[in-house]
Amino acid sequence: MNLVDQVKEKTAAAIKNLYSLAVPTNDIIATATKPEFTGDYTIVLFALTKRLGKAPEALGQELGRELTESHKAFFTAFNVIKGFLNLTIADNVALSTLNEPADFTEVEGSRIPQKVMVEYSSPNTNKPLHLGHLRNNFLGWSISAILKAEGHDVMKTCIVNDRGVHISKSMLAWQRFAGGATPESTGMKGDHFVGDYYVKFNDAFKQEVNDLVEKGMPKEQAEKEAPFLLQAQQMLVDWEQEKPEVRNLWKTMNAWVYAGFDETYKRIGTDFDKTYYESETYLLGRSFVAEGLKKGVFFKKEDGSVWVDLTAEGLDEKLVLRKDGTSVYITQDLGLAHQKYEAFGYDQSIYVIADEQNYHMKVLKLILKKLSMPYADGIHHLSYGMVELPSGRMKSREGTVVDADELIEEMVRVAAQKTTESGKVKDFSPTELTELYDIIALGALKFFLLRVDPKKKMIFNPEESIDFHGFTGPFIQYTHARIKSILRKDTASTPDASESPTALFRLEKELLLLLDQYLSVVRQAAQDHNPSLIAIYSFTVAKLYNSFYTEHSVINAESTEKKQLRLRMSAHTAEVIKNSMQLLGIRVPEKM
RNA sequence: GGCCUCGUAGUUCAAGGGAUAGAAUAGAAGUUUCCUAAACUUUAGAUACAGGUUCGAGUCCUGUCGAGGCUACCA
Repeated sequence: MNLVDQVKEKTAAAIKNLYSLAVPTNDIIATATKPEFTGDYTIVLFALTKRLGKAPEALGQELGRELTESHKAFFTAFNVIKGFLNLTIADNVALSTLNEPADFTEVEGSRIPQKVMVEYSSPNTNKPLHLGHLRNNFLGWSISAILKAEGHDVMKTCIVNDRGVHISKSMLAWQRFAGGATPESTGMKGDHFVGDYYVKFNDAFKQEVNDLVEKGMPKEQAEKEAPFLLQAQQMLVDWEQEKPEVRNLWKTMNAWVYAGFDETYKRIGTDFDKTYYESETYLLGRSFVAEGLKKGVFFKKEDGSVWVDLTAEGLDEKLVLRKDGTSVYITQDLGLAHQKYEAFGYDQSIYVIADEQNYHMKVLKLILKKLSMPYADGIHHLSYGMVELPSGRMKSREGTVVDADELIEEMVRVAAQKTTESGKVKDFSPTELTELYDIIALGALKFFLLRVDPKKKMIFNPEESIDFHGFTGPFIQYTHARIKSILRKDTASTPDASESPTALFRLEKELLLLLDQYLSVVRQAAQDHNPSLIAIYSFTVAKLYNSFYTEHSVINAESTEKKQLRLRMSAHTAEVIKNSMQLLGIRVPEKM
C-alpha cells in the first residue's frame, strides 16, 4: 500500500481512538504538503470539524499528537496551520518506497478485473488518416494499455466505415479518371491513392454544379441533381444489390486502402484485436426495432417510419428506421453493441469518439437502457475534443486537414535535423539513426497529443509540437537516455537499495514521495481513462530528477555514500520513466 | 430558437470545494575542471464580467458577454 493510503488509514484509526467515531477512509482528505510548509502529507481538517464538533486548531493538535505517539516509527513530526495538519514521514519509511519499484502490472488493491472492450480509430476507407485520427488512436491505445496494467481483460477493436455514398464517390472517380492506374503502378501508398480520387470526385462534382448553375439551374437543385452525384448514388444501390462488378471494384480499392492503413498503424504502434466492418454490420439492429416495438419503447408513424420518444429524458424524438425500412446510423450501432456483447461479454465498452457525437452516444446508451439490455450501463463514451489548428478547425473542403503520414514524416525530418545538430550520435549506424529518429518523432507527437485532458479540445501548433524543449516527450526521453549513460559509466558500483544512507537529501525525499504517489496516479488515470495524468506526472519526475542531479553532483565529489545514493535514484527514476512512457506508447532510447 | 461543452500569465496547458492559482514556452539575468547544456538557477507576468451558496470558489448555482459542438429519413 502506498503512503497516502497509509496516512489516511492511520488518521481514520486515530479519530476512532480519540472520539469513537468511524470515518470512512475515503472521506479523509490527504494531499502532498505544499513545498512552502513543513511536512510531507497534509490532512484537511475542515471537513472533519463539523462531524466532531471541534475547532480545527484543537482537532489538529489532538490528532497530530495521537498520530505521532502511536506511530512513532512512521510519523516524526507534525504542525497545524489554520485548518491543515501537516505530517512528516520518517525518512526510512520514505526510503522503503524506493525498494519497491513501480510495477503497474501488480497494483495492490486494484479493483476486480473486468472485461473491457475499447473501440477506437474508426477510419473511413475513402481518405487517409489525419491528425484527428492520431489523437483518437493514441488515446484508445493508451487507455487500453492503462487498463491492461490494472489487470483488466482488454479487447481493442476498430470499426471500419467501408461502405456508403462517400466510398462510391472515390470508386466512381477512379473509374473515370484513373485509366487503370493502381497504387503499384504509381508507387503511391494505397490510402492516399484512393483519397486523391475522392478529392477528384468533389472537384468534378463542383465543376458540374457550376456548369448547371450557369445554364440557369438554382444552386440547391444543381447540388442535388449533378449527374456525377446521381451516378454515385446509383453505385451505392448497385453495391447493396451486390452487383459483381461494383463489389469487385469495391473490394480492390478497399484492399489498397487497408494496405495503406496497416502501414500507418504499424508506424504509430497502434493495433487491434478485432476489426469490425460496417459492410458486415450495417444490417444489424433491425431486430432491435422489432423488439423495441414489441416492448413499446419504439412507436411507428403513419408513413411506416419507426421512432423512439426521448422527450421525457430531455432529448428529442429519434428516428430508428426509415419509412423505406432501411436502418440509420443509430440502428446499426445498436446492433453492433449487441454483437460485441455476444462476442466478448464485456463489463465495460469504451467508445473513443470525438465530442461532436456526444448526443449520439447519449441516445445510444439511453435506448439500450430502455430496452433493458444488461450491458447498457457498461457503455462509456470517451469523448475527446477536436484537434484544431492555430488558424481554426481543420476542414477537408478547404484543404486544411493535416495528413497523419505527412505529419510523421515532418516530425522525423526535424528530429533528424536537431539530433544531428547536437552532434551526439556520431557513433550511431544508419539503421540505429533511423530508429532513433522514429522514436523521437513519434514520442514528441504522442506526448503532445496525450498531455492534454482528453475531453478538452486542443490546438495543435506544428512548430510547437516539434519543439524538443520543455513539457515534451523528447525532454523525458533525453532525461532517460542521460540517466542510462550515467549508469553505464558507473557499472563498478551497482546501485544497492538495501544500503540506506544515513542522511536523505531534501530533494531526494521529495522525489521519493512523488514516486510513492505514482501508483495511485496510474490507478486514477485508469479510472478516469485519462493518460494526460501520466504524461504530466512523468514530466514532473524527470524535471525533479534533473534538478536534483544538477544540485547534488556539485557537492558529490567527497562522498561515496552520496554517489551510491545518486546512482540508486538514477536507476529508480529511469525505471519509472520507462514504465510510464510505456503506458503512453512512447519508447525511450538508451542513448540519444 | 433549444440542448451540450468551454472562457486561467503574451501563448499552449495544470490545479479530486482547500493554504500564497502551478508548469512549459516566449521575455529579462545567470550557471560548464566532476553530469550527454536537448540541462540547471533566478526574475516578471493570469482565473471574461456581475451576483449568490460557505469557514473557504478557478472549481458549485444564477445571469451577462464571448468561443465551439449538436439539433439529418448522412455515416
